[in-house]
Amino acid sequence: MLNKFRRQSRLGAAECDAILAMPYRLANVDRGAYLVHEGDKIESCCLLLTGFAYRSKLAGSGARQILSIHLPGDLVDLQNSLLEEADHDVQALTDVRVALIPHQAVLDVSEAYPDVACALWRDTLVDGSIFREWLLNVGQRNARQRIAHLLCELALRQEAAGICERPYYQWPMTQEQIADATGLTAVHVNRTLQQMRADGLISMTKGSMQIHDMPALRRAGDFAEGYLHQRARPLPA
Amino acid sequence: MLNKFRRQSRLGAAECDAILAMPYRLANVDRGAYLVHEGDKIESCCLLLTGFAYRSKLAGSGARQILSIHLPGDLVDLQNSLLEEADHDVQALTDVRVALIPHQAVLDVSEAYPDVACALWRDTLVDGSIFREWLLNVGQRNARQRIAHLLCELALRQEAAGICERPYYQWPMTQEQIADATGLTAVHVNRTLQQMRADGLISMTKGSMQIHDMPALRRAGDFAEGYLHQRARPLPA
DNA sequence: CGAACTTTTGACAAGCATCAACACGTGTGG
DNA sequence: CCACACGTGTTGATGCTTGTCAAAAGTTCG
Repeated sequence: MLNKFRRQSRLGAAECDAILAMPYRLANVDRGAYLVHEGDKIESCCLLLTGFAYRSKLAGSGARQILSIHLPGDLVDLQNSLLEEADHDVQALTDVRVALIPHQAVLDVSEAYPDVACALWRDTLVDGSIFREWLLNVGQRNARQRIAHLLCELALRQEAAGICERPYYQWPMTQEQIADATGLTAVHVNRTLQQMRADGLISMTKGSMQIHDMPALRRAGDFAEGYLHQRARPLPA
Repeated sequence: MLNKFRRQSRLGAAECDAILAMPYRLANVDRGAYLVHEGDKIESCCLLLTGFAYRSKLAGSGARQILSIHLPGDLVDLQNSLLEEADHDVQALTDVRVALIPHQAVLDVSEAYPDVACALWRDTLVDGSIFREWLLNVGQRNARQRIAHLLCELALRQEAAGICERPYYQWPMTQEQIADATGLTAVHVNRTLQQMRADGLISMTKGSMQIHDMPALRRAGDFAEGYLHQRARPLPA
């Protein structure tokens, strides 16, 4: 049920059993609540079961940068299993259900099964690839491109996770959160979105988004999906 | 000689021997030349022995974002050992000397020694942490802060690597490269640097930089070094 | 029904980009 | 050895993209 997402790497039956055998604790977290605070020393990492979450960092000025968005199936703060303390926050974007897995369990399993270690390492590498693309997005593209790019990314990742029906996607972010993710202000995001709607690219209603013209949206967002490193579609278990 | 940098993780003698036993090929690369092209399928990763390198990505418009700077001792494109093809370029910032190590050797050693796998994974995690800070930098800080932050980072990393003598640092980047790293234009970088020099923070000459007032520079750059995850100074072997 | 968010609108300001030109140093070839 | 091209740094004029501030309209929810 909860490890379908790891089809990205080839894992044998023993590895899967070991993963499923890891101890965990279920938790529900309300929208907006923190899963991790910057500076915390954490003992477990969390697997998103339902709902969306995001990672963010604060500048000294108080400005917030959203670093990544996570959807069901994502292992959110793997990075803290080896680093001493969290270097950023993790918050629930919607009401969320998570499985908390002790780091020690993760390390034990990955020590026993090199293929698991490999899979986790790969996950971290893909994570890094997405950061690089975001850096390019925020550093070099204009407002319209940045937003379109974000929309494309979340659409494709929802498709890969099988949690949407084609032209309709879940849209958990407020305009202010889009602003923090793209390095813009909420006001400017609002105006840019209006323009995109006027151009017939998308339409949005509370909590959901419809993409009218995916090829055009990709062009508008200078979007090339390679950086997501999605392999062939998840094998139908 | 070339693995002092891995003191970050605790590795036993056997692990170190295994690392040193990995096959490699030495190469010299001229300033500006590519070590890796986006889209390449690569069979080896490179350890920087001398000189500086950087990773970058191009937007559709042709704009370039510099993603990270690497100095001697850095394992530059570890990420490609598990991913299919490179999602970005790697170029020499100065004339450079590298050791090319086949990916298969890296994978073999990390399979045989879980501690090595762990160390590499950790390296990847720190890499990711630096990307997150850069994203914050480019997304939320103004020109002066961005540049000061970059200066601080490279200064601290040079200190950690022991390749500088305190107020003097190596400075391999042109103003245009600073611009590409910070999401600004070369003209604006020029003006901002002039201001910083006028304020007595730094001075720069061909290839080197002097930091006159480190605390002030840190303040100017909103710099907090935690994200570098540097542990206690490398044990004096 | 009222409080708290979120989206929307307008007027205005500013940071940074753009374009173009020039200065300076370096290496190269005639 | 000089002329020259080339890369890099510098300067000025101008203006667009985006930010700021403020307030109103719409939405959600207890």
